[in-house]
Amino acid sequence: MPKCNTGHEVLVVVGQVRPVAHPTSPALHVLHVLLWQHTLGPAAGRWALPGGVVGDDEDLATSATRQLAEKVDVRSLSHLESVAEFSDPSRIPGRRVFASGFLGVLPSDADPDIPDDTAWFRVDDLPDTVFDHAEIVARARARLAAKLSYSTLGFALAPEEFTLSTLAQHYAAALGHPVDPTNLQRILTRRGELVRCGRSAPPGPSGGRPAALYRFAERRLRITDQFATLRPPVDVLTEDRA
Amino acid sequence: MPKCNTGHEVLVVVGQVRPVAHPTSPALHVLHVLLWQHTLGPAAGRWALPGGVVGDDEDLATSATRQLAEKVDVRSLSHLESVAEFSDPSRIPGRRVFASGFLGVLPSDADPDIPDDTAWFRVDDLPDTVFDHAEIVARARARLAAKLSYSTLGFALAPEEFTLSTLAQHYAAALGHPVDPTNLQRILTRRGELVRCGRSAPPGPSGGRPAALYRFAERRLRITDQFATLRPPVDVLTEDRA
DNA sequence: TCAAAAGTGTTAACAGTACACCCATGG
DNA sequence: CCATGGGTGTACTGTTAACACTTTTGA
Repeated sequence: MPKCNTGHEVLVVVGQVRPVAHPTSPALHVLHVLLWQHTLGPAAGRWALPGGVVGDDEDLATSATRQLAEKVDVRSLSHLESVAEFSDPSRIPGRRVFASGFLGVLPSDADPDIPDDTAWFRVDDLPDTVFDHAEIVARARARLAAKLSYSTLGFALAPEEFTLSTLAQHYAAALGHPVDPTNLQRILTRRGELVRCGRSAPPGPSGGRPAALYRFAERRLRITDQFATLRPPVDVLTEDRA
Repeated sequence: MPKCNTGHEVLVVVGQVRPVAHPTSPALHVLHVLLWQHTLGPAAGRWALPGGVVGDDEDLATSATRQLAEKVDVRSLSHLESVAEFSDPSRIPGRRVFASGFLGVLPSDADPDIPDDTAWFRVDDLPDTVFDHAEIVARARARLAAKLSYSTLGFALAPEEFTLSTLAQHYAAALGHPVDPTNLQRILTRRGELVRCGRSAPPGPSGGRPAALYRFAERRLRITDQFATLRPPVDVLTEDRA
């Protein structure tokens, strides 16, 4: 293989809503990001996104999936999408490397066995990161928040079955602002995303009405609100559906 | 320079709303795309997007701008943005080449001197194109249409000064469905995008009230409708603004 | 005075936030 | 029977598509 003066890597922002132990924290659920720590070289001690060089015979998404499985043992992504390309010629020292930033999402009930040199960090409280990785996290986070609003992406955050309050907490953790469970229910029901399981979750230690369990009708990404305005006339829409 | 087994190119979908001569066509304005024709090799006769290999010391957007200027003499883009990365290892024959697909927009009054081997094509009636270029056009077109709905991107299509009916025709050409000038005016005015020039356009040959001329308050991309739903509560929004 | 084109105003539907109120359960 | 939390219903606001109506021009 000839030596190359440029390379191409993928870097994945793996996001997961995780409970926070500390009881003084206002939010019980917080969006976390998976990072690993450099132990050698000039960046020793600093943290980086999982990823690596793209293989010759794989596309970017395939490479991202493979490297997450190999390097941090993450195999249960509910969503993976490309966010942006980072192409500044001097983004890292040494030879020129393009980076494809991806957003990966884990449902909150997934619990991968991550290696010793990796850890989960609250997205609002990242450690010292390497190169442009903090910017990549910011871009991925913005994408996640935006897409929750106009697509069915919520399924990727949630476990198989959930109560509406926990789902609202998941949305709140990802969006960064409170979400009213009442209104969330109306929106998701109107879109046909929610299905009642029939069963209920046991109430908390201090009593309270048991919460009904729901699941997503379909664990697949769909754009539900494509147009903020200037929507096509209804007759055009119905034509398209035919 | 060592020989590489992979490369990285940019490909730009240059979009422009252009008048259509044929009088039987229902729309007077149609979205067009700039393509150039291969004359040599196995792809001779087929059409391709402008672009080329990214230089060692330029980022992707810089490279796109440079190559449009050098190769098709397009220097008056009103907008340029990255759309997607095309990374299928076999997307083109021969060595592996990543392609960054860009959307470029020309205002309808720009009239670049394009070379002999390039031509404008209606976006709904493309000729035989090379490799995955048709898919890149489709992705860029979808991006343009979506972004018109929730941002100020309309300025990129329009000339410096315009009447509301021509502006509505520009939007209609890019969106692919009719746009009511009345409602367009309300929306853009509420967003503070429109400014009256004071002057009027001369009426057509068959008379009619002369149309007022408008311009955009600001020729800069801004997201105006970020949330389709699940917007943050008002107190959070005002906090952010402070 | 008429046709054509632009601009104004109105209406009805709808979506979304906020919030009050009722219900089910454990202690 | 009371506290705790879940669920339901409603009021209010803002936005938009659709369309009728008025205004201004040339012939």
